[in-house]
Amino acid sequence: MPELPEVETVRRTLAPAVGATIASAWDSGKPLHMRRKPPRARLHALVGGKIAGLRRHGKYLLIDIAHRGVEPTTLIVHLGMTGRLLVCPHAAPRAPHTHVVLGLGARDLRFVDPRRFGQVDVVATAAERSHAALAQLGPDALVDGVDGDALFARSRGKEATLKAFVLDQSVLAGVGNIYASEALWRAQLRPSTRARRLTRAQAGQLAAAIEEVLRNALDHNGTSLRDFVDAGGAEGTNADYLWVYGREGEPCPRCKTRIRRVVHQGRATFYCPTCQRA
DNA sequence: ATCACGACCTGGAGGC
DNA sequence: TGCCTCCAGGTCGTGA
Repeated sequence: MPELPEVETVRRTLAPAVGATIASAWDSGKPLHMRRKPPRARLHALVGGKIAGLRRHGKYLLIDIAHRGVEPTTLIVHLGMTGRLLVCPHAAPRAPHTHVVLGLGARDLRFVDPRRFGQVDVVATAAERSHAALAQLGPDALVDGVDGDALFARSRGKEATLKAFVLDQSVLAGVGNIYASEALWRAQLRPSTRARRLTRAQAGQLAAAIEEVLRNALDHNGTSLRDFVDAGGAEGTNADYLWVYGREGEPCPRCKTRIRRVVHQGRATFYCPTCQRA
């Protein structure tokens, strides 16, 4: 579910929680991503701390915790496919698949994730760059922008398809399966084309397309196909504005050819066979 | 080293 | 109604 625009939407809607003091910590004990359980001891060590800021890198949300007399700490959250980060009343019943709850007085910050592909970890802020999840991430597509020349350089010699290239978080952090199809359609590039075939000019078009697609999605508070909601539980409206994703058989918005669906590396890819020629 | 694939999970949708 | 299969916004370890 959550790609960069969705995670950024969560970050923005979480803003009212900044300044709140963590009064309690709870976790389900159930394993999440890579069968790793939430770090119970480190979550409990957050109690007494204050939410000092909210950052994001790619699809990772970084919640900074300030704690008097303790080095600054960061709660790292990845929503996986079905994860939600919700602010709700402390008294609200706990939804099924709730895995982490930080009590903030009258409210709770809750991590809910049915498929348990999400991640929750706690690290010293000073050491976050060496955290396994963050160490390999490329520049953030929104904060750092997308540099066509950098994309061109990274694509040299690559046999991987453009679809895989755009999804590679070490090249660029934030693009997922929906926006990969959308950006390649926008740039009129075929998903199955080898990355090494990209020209410098095409790399520039791809960079611009990625930025446009992500910004548009963010303007609509993200794409809610099934699970995605913001921190207040509201869905995004970007699903109404998708050009090709999920639109197999529908006319291409540019040339009216029927949109095709193929599977690359086990993931659905949507494209127009007529106007995505390169 | 690079690349494609399967595994990790649950739930919803659709066919029978 | 129930059961079955297929599908899903991500990431990682494996083996070719």
